Amino acid sequence: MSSNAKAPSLSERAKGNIAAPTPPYLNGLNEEQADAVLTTDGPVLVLAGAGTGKTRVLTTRIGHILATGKARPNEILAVTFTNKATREMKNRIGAMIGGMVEGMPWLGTFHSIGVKILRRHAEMVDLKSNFTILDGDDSLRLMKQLIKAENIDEKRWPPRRLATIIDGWKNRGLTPEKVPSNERGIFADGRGLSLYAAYQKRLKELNAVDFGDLLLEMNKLLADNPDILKEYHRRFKYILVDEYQDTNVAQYMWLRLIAQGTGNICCVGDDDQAIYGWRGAEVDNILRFEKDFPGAKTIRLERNYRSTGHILAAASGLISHNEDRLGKTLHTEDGLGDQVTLKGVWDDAEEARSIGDEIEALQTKQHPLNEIAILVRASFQMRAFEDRFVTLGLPYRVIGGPRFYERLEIKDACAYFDVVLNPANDLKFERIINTPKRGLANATLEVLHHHARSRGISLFESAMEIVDTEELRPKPRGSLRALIERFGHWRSLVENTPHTELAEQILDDSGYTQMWQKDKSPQAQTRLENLKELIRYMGEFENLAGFMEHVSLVMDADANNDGDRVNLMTLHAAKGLEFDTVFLPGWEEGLFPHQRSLDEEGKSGLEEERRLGYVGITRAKKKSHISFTQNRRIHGSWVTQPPSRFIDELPEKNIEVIEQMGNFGGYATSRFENMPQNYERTPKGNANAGKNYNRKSASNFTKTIDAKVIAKKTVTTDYEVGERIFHQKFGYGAITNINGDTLDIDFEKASPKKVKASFVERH
DNA sequence: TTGTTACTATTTTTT
DNA sequence: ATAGTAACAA
Repeated sequence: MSSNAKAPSLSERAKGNIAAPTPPYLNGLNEEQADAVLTTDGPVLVLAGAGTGKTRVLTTRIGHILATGKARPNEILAVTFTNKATREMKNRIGAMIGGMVEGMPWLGTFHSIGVKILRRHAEMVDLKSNFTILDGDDSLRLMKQLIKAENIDEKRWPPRRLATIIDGWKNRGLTPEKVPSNERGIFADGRGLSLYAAYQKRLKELNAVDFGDLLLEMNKLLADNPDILKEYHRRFKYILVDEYQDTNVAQYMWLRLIAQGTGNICCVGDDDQAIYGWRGAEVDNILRFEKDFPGAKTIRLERNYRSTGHILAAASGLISHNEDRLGKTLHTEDGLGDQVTLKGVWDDAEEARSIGDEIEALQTKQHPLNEIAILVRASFQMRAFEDRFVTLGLPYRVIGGPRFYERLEIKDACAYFDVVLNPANDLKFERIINTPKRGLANATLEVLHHHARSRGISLFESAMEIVDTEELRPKPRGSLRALIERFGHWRSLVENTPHTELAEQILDDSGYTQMWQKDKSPQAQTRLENLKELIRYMGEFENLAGFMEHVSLVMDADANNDGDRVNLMTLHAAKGLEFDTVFLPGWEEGLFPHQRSLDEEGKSGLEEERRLGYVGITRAKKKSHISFTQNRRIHGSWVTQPPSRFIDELPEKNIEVIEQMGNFGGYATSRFENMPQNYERTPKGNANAGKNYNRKSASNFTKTIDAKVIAKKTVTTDYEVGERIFHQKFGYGAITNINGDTLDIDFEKASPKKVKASFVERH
């Protein structure tokens, strides 16, 4: 520019060198991305389509703020939606900045950040700072108790439903007083609201919060205490929000409160990927952004770096059928690549077989399995694939399946730890008071409850009192006393015993470990291993309390998942991930779009389903395979359903239809194995037909859901038909049939039964 | 009090 | 088909 006119001075020339070089972290960003990174101040909304480098922008932005010294790591609030996303961010920032990540204490999910803040000011919202966090299970149990106490028929008014209703209210930021009058009549003839109030009261008594409260109480805290709010305004110089389209009203209110400080808030999201409406997410938040944050700058990222042309076009074509969207036009500079394939098959087994074959073919072509994903609408669809992969010996992992900490044994163990740390935790105490069996069942519990309620004390305290009275019969009384004493003992060890050691001792002492050791069921072994894993994982934390904090919110240790494996997950779990090859099975009316979303949400439900399809297709970098079945088993009976309406919404030129022999895909090849099933579809014949079929195709592997166990010890039974065996309970008998580890046995002194192989001995 | 059996309702997605 | 619950027997 002007410096060309006259010769620059030495200092100017040298200065040029300072100003000019772009920081290395900006390299490779396109114009919009760079804009999103560099516009640090004021409200910014980044509309980032699928595969446009959203996470990269977010992390680079943080890196930029840190590198330029605009804020220190602990002055940045970065909120994500899932733990997975948090981890990913930490890793990426770590790679960019190097190590500093631990210094970013305010990078986390809404919930984990909520806990952190609430612990500091617990007393302001009527809690003690060691409050416990209830998971869905706990809160459901609590609601059940309340419903029972009100003498409401559990059958007619299932606790589940109440849980959903209350959760919905909480998601919308509604405390009991704020629930609009037209919704008060809901549940059990208008008692829903009072149950909600009772539930909240009970939570306070228990010094506990549920997930929803983490947001709700948070808002109460900040709204009612301007000085505290100011403190956080000062603290957070920059706010970043990931997956903004998934925020619900409560989260939105919270963000708005906090952002009133500096106003430096940057939200990244994609309205076309809003798939959590059922959970209270409000796409509206993204639409309202410019209104609520005046002077907001909106930046659109529309260049897709992930998928090839056909895939992107197919996805765009599909999503264009939605009416409620901000509208983005994604483009790619990659080639067209391959078309999206479309295939119809006979039933779900055939679908699994077909996809399994295809994956095997890919495998021989050196396609890494890690780069292959199967994305299903509902988790029950996974079973067919798991079955098939086990037979093929194809390694796979389930992402987002039952989480580690949701397993029975883990929850039981944690309940023990919880009660040791906090005897007033009634729900946990109740959970384990009779696990393992100690003769302390309903009757005893009833007495305890009664006493606790009348005296206004916790179950544990009332147990201590009752043990010294005549109220219980000697047997349970002794048993209860022993339990209490043991808890006292453990509690005395908390201070000076290494926590992993203590944990082990608790599990052994209580007889919990023994309970599983005695258990002969095939899962018992895995359970024990999980417990070991739990203790091992615990070692990574400083103390028991620190560990427990993580368990409730953050923990998902997936063991045994390394190596090259096919990924199996729901469409919801797939958001944010990408794979070379993606299979999208089950595109049928009723399943996808899901019937329920149509029934309950009408058009907006349908649009959300369509976005789910969009998310699915755009996960693929190179290949997308859509398939649908003609027949599917739902609620145990066979249903024939038409292909998904979404299929015909796909642009024809981007789709390659896979034709097969016969007039319906896959029929010719699958007929042989499926015929019997079809012929014997009478109500009672059905069960047997299914079994026969299974035996034929699946020879000697079990059909248990816990396929991971099987994968390890492939064949568990080496019994033979006709062999004579002994069973602890039923005595001697002969094997008439074998199905995996389930044996059909004709007992000499009892009626024929199906028995797990682990329960019998050779004779 | 525990264990068994019979029955019923339930099947989306999750922090 | 399955899980979870309620009713019943030992």
